[in-house]
Amino acid sequence: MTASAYDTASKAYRPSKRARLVTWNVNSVRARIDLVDRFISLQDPDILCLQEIKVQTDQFPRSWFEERGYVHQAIAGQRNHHGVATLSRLPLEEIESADWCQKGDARHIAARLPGGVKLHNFYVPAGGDEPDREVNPRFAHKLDFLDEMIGWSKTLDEPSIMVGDLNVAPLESDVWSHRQLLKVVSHTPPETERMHALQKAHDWVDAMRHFVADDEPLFSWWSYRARDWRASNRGRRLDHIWVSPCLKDGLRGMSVFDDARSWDRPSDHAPVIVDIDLPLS
DNA sequence: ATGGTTGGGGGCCAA
Repeated sequence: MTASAYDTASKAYRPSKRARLVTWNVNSVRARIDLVDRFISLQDPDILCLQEIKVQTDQFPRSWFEERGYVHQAIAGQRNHHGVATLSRLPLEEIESADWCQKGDARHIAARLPGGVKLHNFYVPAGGDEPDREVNPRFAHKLDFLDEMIGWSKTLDEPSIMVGDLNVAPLESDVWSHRQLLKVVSHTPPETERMHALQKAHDWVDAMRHFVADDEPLFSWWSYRARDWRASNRGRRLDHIWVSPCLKDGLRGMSVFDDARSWDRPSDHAPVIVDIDLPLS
């Protein structure tokens, strides 16, 4: 499907392609394959960025996705934990996976889309429980990872999209209670300050907040531990889609598909959907 | 203040 997007800089209509882009921490792609199937049927994404696939690269269900039209695949998996995968109907080129913090973790996969936009899919470390880098190496790793992302963002010189489970809820309205979560990993000042610095490092546009005001609660994750996640609604916005400033005018819509959180044996994360007109030239 | 749930993998850990 092609569309036209008005480019405010050049005052011209430029050819573009409308794409539905999704980021979803599935918490094991094999355990959740029926939910992925249902989600694909209902929402028809063009590009599906998964995190926590929890499978080695060579055991990823490639043919399952190929049968559903996602013939272009960029996968970085590892045994047990982590792992990211980008499944696409659009061609993926220049696939690369960087080794962040030299840990050898599968937490990043990048690919170039038609038209030249680079798509980065991240799974940022969760950071453990104790928000003190001196006593908790997991938290130190998370802060170091975010610092590395800030430095990397400053060097970006191409139209880019960054999606994934960033494991930080940056704004007060990204958590159910700002006051009660200030000392809870995912919303502590060292994390939210880094998210702000990360945003500034490339002038990233938060595609979710482009459609929802900053003071309006917006969540993508609800703990498994709540008796009734929807009734208590103690959510956090840990999943994000950020785009380069030059792509901002292409943003067409956004939703958090929280229906999937209430399905049988769900992930604790809901898919985040963004519709965007990608430049074709 | 505490505990609540889940998946992977192989006997608890990370989330």
